[in-house]
Amino acid sequence: MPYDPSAFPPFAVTVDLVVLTVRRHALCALAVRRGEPPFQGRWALPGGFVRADEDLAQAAARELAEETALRAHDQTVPAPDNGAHLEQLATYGDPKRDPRMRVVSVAHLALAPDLPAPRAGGDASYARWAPVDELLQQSGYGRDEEPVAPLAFDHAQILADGVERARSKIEYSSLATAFCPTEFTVGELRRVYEAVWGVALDPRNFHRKVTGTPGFLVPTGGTTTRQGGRPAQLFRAGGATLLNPPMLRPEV
Amino acid sequence: MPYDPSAFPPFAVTVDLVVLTVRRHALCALAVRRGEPPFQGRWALPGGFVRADEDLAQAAARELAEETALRAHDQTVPAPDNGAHLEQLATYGDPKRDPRMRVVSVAHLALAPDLPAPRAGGDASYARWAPVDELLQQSGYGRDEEPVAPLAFDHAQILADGVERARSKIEYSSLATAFCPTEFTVGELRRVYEAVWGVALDPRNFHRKVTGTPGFLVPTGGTTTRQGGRPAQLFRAGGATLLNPPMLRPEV
DNA sequence: GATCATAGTCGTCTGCCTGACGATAAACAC
DNA sequence: GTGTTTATCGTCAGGCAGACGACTATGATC
Repeated sequence: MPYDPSAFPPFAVTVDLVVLTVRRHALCALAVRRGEPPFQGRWALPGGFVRADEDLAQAAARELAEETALRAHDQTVPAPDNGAHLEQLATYGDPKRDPRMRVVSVAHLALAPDLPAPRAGGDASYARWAPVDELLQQSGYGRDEEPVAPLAFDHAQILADGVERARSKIEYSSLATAFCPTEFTVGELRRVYEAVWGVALDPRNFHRKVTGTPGFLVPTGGTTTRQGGRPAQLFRAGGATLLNPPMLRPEV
Repeated sequence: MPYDPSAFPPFAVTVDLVVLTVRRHALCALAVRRGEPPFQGRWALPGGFVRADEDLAQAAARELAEETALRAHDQTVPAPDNGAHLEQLATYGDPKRDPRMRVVSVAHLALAPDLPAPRAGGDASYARWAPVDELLQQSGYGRDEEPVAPLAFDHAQILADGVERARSKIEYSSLATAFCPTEFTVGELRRVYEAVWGVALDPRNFHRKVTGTPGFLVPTGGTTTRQGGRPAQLFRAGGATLLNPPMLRPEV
């Protein structure tokens, strides 16, 4: 395998982002509208070329910042500030995935707390948070009866892979806290699990489980009633990243 | 982000392989000796350029076949024949990971049963199975007091990531059977877990666990005494790919 | 052939975790 | 105050895992 520079075909390398958050009890992803062919006018995942002097993680963090003003937080560590969790997802390199040329895309997965409207590059209709169910139902209809075209390129596959990664990873890691603000209640954390998994969880058993797992949650001392009802204790994410024993996702 | 062909830097894209097997109670990886600079004479992971018309998985399967004469089996499905399990691992793209040019490597993980000596491209000392402990201890000494140089490029990191993936994945999937021949005994499967995790497992509890998990193992009816002692039942991998509940890796 | 070593297989028991609840507490809306 | 909502504490039964005893069936050794 000689590394003769003339012996290998040139590739374009991009990063694409699956940015997930939980809004109004639904798992949502960031989507941008394509302004040019191919797939002009269709929704796609945010992304862009990796620069010549840039690491893959740097490129993903840069794209994330450009789209959301989120500081990317280095992977594997739960975000202590309001930075998002960012980790590499998978790489997609089908020769025909981009009709114009050979593009290999290194997809990354970002998990963020609920944010204000996405910041667009000056264009209001450029980017939006869309429920993943809506983005993934091919040619289906969204909540307001508007027809939804499939995502551009192979982005539906990438999004599905990212969602599946998030679903399984909150089972055995403390990553669900990345969907929450710095301080949160047990109920808010439970609603994250319910939104991501799409199931209802028993509040009493959930409370016992998460408060009984050492290192998962640390109480801040404060309370809040922002959810209504009895005031709830506020917690911050503890240092533990791996949950042992894991949270159990209920039956299919 | 226009796709102007002059606007993106060209990359070389390679696949590198972490090929794991279990030999003599030790987890081993396939290593090849580099015949040219950089890192000439050092051990490295097998790999090569992705061709212009080739998918990433195809490239990985081709490289695997060239190095080991293993038919690659498509990912997520446990190999029913003697093909190896193959799945994408992660992508490594540090700008300085190859001193000559910008190379992005899509690493793949392959799990194979114990094989005869690796097939080299005519050169006997070209490739070998090496215990991962030996390959990963930087500048350490191998079993026979021979000094071991670190792997070339960032291959130590890639190998470590692959080993960690294998360690965690046999917990909740039936992937450990990919290390076994088509027919195997419960004891042989247990020794796979022991080698990969580096721990001792109770044979009685292990037997109860794996035979009690529906879809994991199907008896073939035959028995064997190739391990000595009382004849053991032979099994084949069942259809189940996900183990629920998972195998529990003992405490650190 | 008796004995031993080696592996495999079946049971038992105990502790822990989970799921399924009941019950109580503390806020807000009327 | 009454009702509603959410949070939090308890209780109980079933299931699974770890620890370990007991028995079986082969080959090796004397």
